[in-house]
Amino acid sequence: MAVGRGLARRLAKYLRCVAALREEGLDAVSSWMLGEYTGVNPAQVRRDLAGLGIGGTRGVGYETEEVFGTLRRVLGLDRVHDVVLVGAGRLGTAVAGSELLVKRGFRVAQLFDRDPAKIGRRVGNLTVRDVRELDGGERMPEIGIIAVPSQNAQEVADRLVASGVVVIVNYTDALLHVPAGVQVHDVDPSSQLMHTLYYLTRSGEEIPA
Amino acid sequence: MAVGRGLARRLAKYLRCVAALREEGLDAVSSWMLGEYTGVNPAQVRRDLAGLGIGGTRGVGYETEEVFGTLRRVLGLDRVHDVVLVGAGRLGTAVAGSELLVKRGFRVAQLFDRDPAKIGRRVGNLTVRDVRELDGGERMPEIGIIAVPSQNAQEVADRLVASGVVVIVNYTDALLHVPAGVQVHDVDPSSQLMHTLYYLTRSGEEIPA
DNA sequence: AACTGTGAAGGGTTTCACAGCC
DNA sequence: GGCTGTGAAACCCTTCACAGTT
Repeated sequence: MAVGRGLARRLAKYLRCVAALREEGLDAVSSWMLGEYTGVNPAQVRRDLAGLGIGGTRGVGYETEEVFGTLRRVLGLDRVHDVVLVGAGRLGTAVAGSELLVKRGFRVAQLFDRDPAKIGRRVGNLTVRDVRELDGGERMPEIGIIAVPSQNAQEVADRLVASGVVVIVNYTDALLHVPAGVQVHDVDPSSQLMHTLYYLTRSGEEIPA
Repeated sequence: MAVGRGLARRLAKYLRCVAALREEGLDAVSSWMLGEYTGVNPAQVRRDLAGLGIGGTRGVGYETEEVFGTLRRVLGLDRVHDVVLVGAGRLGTAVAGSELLVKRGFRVAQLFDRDPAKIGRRVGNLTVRDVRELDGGERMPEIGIIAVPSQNAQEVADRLVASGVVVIVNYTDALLHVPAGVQVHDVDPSSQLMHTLYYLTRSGEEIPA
């Protein structure tokens, strides 16, 4: 099955949606409802679920519990994934202290910074280490988060890649250059807003979902 | 021209790339180079630029200055855009104090929180206001950023929408339900990582760009 | 030699529409 | 009546390939 990229993003949305509905006690969910909340066409929802082997009951919908469980397993969220975080400034500590990552099964296992004043300090239950120790000599998580000033982002990315990271969440506005096989997710607000403006300045037009 | 959504994202990438090359003093840039740095196929780059009316010179490439200027204009970055930020916690203040937004022409014009201990305080050159004043009675920016605890996110989103916001950058993991016409960008790290895991757990497979 | 501009092919995704089932 | 499951069509996007230009 040549898995499209859009699918993975949709699955994540379904999961968030079904997780919320599950907490509300619903034990059946329809493709229409999932579509409504996630902005996906109901037919597409059915296709996606069928593709995962999740079958529904006609006239009723899908079993909430089954959808939830299968999505978690398929997305790999039934295990804990370690994450290495670089940058112990305001943003970095906000991320490190956030419950969001923990809720989804991510654990910040390492915290680095270059500032000697920060190295050795404790943030939560982590000790800030010198970023120069991030050199590939040590077994590291596959996931890295960059929360440093933009001008140091590429250098940090290089170190992360060298130490085995294959997924980078980039909080800076630097355009990172990484080898093929390494994924970068840009999450700085200006990146998000930039391509949104494109539609804002053309207000009135339909926005593709 | 029925504008695809992928295009807007690519344009933002081209701009970041060409901005960097411009600062290095290059006055011509090829589709190959733009593609290399942004991970886009060169043919696609040429298509995109041609679609914007940017013509290149065969054998040479595109004029850096023209590409830069046109992209900025098309993306609406030649004007300053006001932003309303809700949440004055660690994350909120990190965002408010960030240079990233300013660099791209965004200005945090309003800062709200619900915590009485924070209301009235100054963050940078902003005064934290009571989130209850965010009720649509006042002319507000079209762009909002949510940096509050997840459980309050939907309520804040409702207030933002009521006050005229049409683009929301959501730092929480809540799945926001908004009227058609309002765009939500989820930037919490777990959202980004969730669909990435899908590929991580299938490591070795090709990842669609 | 280098690079643009574009017809044409290819692939994947989204949507419609409706038969089948509860 | 409500909803799933799926052929089939439409659509969009992407990529190849190459003629054309400097």
